[in-house]
Parts: sequence; C-alpha cells; structure tokens
Amino acid sequence: MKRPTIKDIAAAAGVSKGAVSLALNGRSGVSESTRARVLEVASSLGYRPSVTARALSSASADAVGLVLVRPPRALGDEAFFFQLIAGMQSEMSCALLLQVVSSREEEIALYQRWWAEHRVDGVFLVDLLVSDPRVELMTALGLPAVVVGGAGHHGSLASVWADDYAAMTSVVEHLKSLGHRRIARVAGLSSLLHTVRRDAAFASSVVDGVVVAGDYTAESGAAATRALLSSDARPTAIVYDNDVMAVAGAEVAADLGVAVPQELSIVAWDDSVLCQHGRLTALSRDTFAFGARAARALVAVIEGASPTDVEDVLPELVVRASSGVAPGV
Amino acid sequence: MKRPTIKDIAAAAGVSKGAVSLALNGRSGVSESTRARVLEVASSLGYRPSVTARALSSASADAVGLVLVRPPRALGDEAFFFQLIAGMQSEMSCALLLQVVSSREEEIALYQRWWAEHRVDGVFLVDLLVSDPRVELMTALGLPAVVVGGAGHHGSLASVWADDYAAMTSVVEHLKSLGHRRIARVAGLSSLLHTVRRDAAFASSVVDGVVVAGDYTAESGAAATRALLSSDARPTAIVYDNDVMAVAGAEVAADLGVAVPQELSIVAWDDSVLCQHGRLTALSRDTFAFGARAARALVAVIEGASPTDVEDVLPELVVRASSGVAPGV
DNA sequence: GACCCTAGCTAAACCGGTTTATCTCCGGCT
DNA sequence: AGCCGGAGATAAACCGGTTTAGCTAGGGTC
Repeated sequence: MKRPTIKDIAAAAGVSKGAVSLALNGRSGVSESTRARVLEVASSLGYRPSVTARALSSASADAVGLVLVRPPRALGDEAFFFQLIAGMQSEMSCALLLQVVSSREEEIALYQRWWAEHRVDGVFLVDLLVSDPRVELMTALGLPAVVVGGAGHHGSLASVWADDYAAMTSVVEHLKSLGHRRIARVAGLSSLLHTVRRDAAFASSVVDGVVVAGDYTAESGAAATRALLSSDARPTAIVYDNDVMAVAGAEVAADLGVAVPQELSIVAWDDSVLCQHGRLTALSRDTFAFGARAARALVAVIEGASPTDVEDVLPELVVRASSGVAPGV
Repeated sequence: MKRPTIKDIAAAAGVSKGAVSLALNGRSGVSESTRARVLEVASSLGYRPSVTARALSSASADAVGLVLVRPPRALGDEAFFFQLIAGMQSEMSCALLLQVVSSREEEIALYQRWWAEHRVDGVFLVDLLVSDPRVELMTALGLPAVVVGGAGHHGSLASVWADDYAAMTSVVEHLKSLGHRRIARVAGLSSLLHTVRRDAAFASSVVDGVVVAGDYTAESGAAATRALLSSDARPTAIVYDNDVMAVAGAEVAADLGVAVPQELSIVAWDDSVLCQHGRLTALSRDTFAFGARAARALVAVIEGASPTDVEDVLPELVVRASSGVAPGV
C-alpha cells in the first residue's frame, strides 16, 4: 500500500507542489477556489503529511521526550511515573518518546542524541540532581525543556514543582500536634534535589530527628525500619519518602510486634493504591494533574513562550489508620 | 548550536557526500584508508546522523509504537503495563513512541497516522479484542506488528502470549483440590480476547460457577464481590481477573465479616506489590520478561524474519494467605 | 596493443515536504 | 499610453541523508 504524497495531490488537483503546501497550511498565496479544490482532493485521497519530511525542513518533530533512569525491573512498582505520564499525555497532542536507561551518562547521551537526530521538540527532566548537568546541557543545546519536580529556579529553564519544604513541615507539624517528639525519616536517594529539600525541612522542624537513607525499594524500607525500631531511642513516628518503603516498613513493624498506630505512627510520601489498601496516612498530590501541568508548560516553551516557574498546589495530608497520638500522651 | 551534517564531514575529509554515507554505513565502495579517515573526522566532529533525514529515504524510523486505550487516570494503577513497557525497553535499542487515547477509534486512527507519517517501524498491539480490526489493518498497511497477550494465531502477525486457558484451569484445579465447589469469577472486560478464553476455561472446569463482569477498577471489584457474597448460594472461592479488583474484593469481605481464607478463598490474576502486601494468592507471571520477549519478536519481524508465535511460560500460582481449604472440609 | 573488469570515487537524482525567487496577468493611477 | 503593484501561480532550491549511474585509473587476459 502506497501512501499519497504532496506530489500526487498536486497532480490530481492540477497545480504545483508549492501551491498544495500553501493551501494545506492555510497560508496566503493561493486563491480560495484553488485552496478548496486542493483540500477536497487531499481529503479524498486520505492524505497525511509525513512528519519525517516536514521535520527535515527544520520544522517540528511533533514529539517530546522523557528519559527515566531506573533499574528496569524496579519501574513497574512506581505508580508515580505512570500517573505522571498519563497526565502529560492528556495535555499533549504530540507523541511522547519514552526510554528507560540505567545510568545518568546514558541519559545525557540520549538527550543529546535525540536533539542531534531532530527527534524531539522538547524534553521533560525528572529526578533532578543537586547540581544537575542536564540543565546546562539543555541551555547549551537550545532544546526546550521543563524541569519536573525540582523545586525552584533552574537556569533559564521552565520548571513545575511542588513545595517539598512546606510539605515536609506540614507532616512534621501534624505529628508534633499528636504529641510525637522522636520522629524519624526514611529518605530517598540523597543525590536527588527533593531529598535535600526534605532533609533540610525535616532537620529544621524536628529537634530529636534521625534520618536513614533508602532507595525507594521495599527492601531498603524494611531494612531502615528494622534498624530504627531496634535502636535504643526508638522513634514514635516514621516518615517515608515513598509509598513502597512505607508499606514495607508497616510490615516490618507488624512482624516485630510493634503496634501501629498505638506504638508507632507511619506516614508515606505520595499516595497510591498501596497506601489506600494499607490504610496508611499519606501525603497526597494529584500526580496526574501535575503531569498535565508539566506538559502545558513544555508546550508553551516549545511554542516560544518565555519559560515560567509553576508551583503546584501543596500536597495534602490524608490521615488514615497508620497515624495517631504518640504513646504515653 | 549547529549540528554537523554529512556535508560538513565530506568537506572536512575531502570526499563526496556519497562516499561518506558508504563509509559510515560500513558498505563497500570505499577504500579502507578513506573509510578510516571519514570515521575519524566524523567522530571528531561529534557527528550523528539525523534519523529524520534517514527515514525520509525510506529507511527506518528507529522507533516502535504502542497505543494504550484507557481512561487516562486509570492508567497509574496498572502496574502491568509499566512492567511490560520496562521489559520491552530492555530488549530494544530504538525508542518507544507511547500514546494514551480514550477510544478504539482514536487508536486505529493513530496507528494509521503513525504509519502514514513514517514515524514507526512497527507496533505492539495489546488488549486484543475478540475479532480485532487492528489485525487486518496492520496486514493491509504492511506495518510490522506483534500481538501481545492475545492467545493464538492472528492472521499473518507475530504473536506473544501466555496460555490463559491452561492457567485458568490450573487455578480452578487448585481450588478444587482444596475442596471448593462453588467457585465464582470476577471477569474483566468481555470484549477482550483473553477474557473470553478465561471464561471458556472457567466454564468447562467449574460445575457450579458464577461469572460477574468487572472492568478492572477497584469499584467494580468491590461491587461484584458484594453481590456475590450477599447472594443465596454464596461462593467459597472467588477468582479475580486482576490484582486491583482482588484487593478491593478482599476488603469488602473484611467489611462484611467474611473471614478469608476460612470462609472465602481469594485468588488474583497477575501478581504485584499489591498482592504481596495483601498476602493474596496470585497467578504470577514475569511481565517484564514477557515484554522483553514481545520486543524481541517485534525486532525480528522488522528485520524481516517471518512472524512467529511465541508461547510464554505458564503463569505460576503463588499461594499466600488468601486461599485455603473450603469451609466444612 | 586492444579489450575487459573492477575497485574507488563523484555527480546527481531522489525521498516529501517547505520556502524563496521568479514569472504572468490584470487592474488602477497619472 | 505607460508605469506600478499585487494577487496567484510555478519552478527550483533546500533540508540531510541514501542510492544509482557514470567516470577514471589500474591490472589481468588473449
């Protein structure tokens, strides 16, 4: 099966290629009668312009890119990204080019390659690092980009983010109001910018706080919890940096015979089905809407708008059965 | 920033464009010394061929496509697809074009568009319908495609699938061996091919079976369970078509004071973190590996191999706390 | 010495669009 | 009548590759 090209239309309508191009793109230079005839012929032939050919003439690639750095198998458990992607899609008419790689170096190389290959019009940057080389790269390449979830301003790039600092503070205040004093935190990867923000907020609002590093896996959540619960000064509340670690932590508590929430309160960052079924108190945000907002920002930048910083609404604490007053209060 | 083109290389190496093309693609027609020089120059200039331009000369688009039909918000809970995608990526060197649409019509249109636009070299077809128009479309377009998860043979397309019939039979046999006789099934969408297969297997191995339709959401799982548990002939075991419905069902049982597994056994199709934490017995398969296998099949077809049917290993039943001997046995 | 073959390279066409330069025709103005 | 301007169209260049046809020089054969 052969698809019709602009040449076929030109021949069928009895005009030149150039005239067809002008007619189809709604530009001046052809009479209304000719335009009508061309459109008629084009639709009757089921014509679709080839993005490929169009992109060649330095026009758009009609796609945006997203690179995720993950050990591939770990990805399936992270509902967050899927929600995010779904949200992005809802606001984009173009396609999303998605690739999962296993190292930061590959990620950088891939962005560069997509740019060189003229494959995308813009990209999303997620999992922002403390001083992220990607920010500079995008600026140097002149590739439109939106930083997703990296609080604050990043060079000349657009940015969509939630206030991790304020969110962490609100969680701690909630726990404090329930009488908790020894509060622990199971953090995510320390190389990520939002981990640092949350660390800072945690440190400044908790007096007697302990932070244990995790890596978002159930294993690390379980290990951290076991360490915390067997320490001398056992915390009365633990805040986890994601849902998977929190659920794993709740199970460890159950195994060790530590009653939740009587002896231990648990709060998860990022709500999900997992938290809902585990009845875990969680910091909930609308990830779908967040993705949609990011997509809107990227589309705007691609269309030439000057980059903006959009702050998302503050995540809301959904209180469920896993948190309660501190023991002895 | 301007990226180097084949012309720049040709000028720098003192040869023609054609010679550069031959040299870079490892084809004969240039001397080894020239080839070496060209490669040298190309790498020193950081040259990357433009896929766009290359695709224009009827070569490959270096990307494959996947369209998901979902209400966008529902997507985030389905770990299955994310696992699948992660697995696909692990076996593909090219990029994945992903788009979520909300109707079958849009899906068809999108596949057609991608084909017309020369955007993909091949596509994955998931959620196969009973007599799916996509199969014919792909054949007509001559677009390489792999049917993922649709048991059996589909026209001239390659296919990667698990034996739903045998799997369902194994689940029922397991329950029967525990003494269950009144077994119910909460099915998925009846328009999907695998639902029909499972229905058939269920009907032929269960004497006193009831089937309630669901749509993979927690709500439908809960509603179906409520209906089943309040019926006159209450089943002693329920098999759910996915994890989300099963977990919702387990909660309804708890709410109604029906003890699991003493009074009711629950089995979920497709294992996930959700099942693990809910201690649900589940039919487990390696979705990641499944995706990888599908990707291999698609790559093979794109490279010209004749389409093959690959049967995946039979899903394995992971017995957890939600299933046990039937009451009164 | 005439002939043929082949390796190695170049020039040019082509893919399917967009864009620019050019050309023609027609009406209005002085 | 002569000049100008603009509308409507076309031919041709261009984007960055691939591919084909054609050219040249050198070596082998009879």
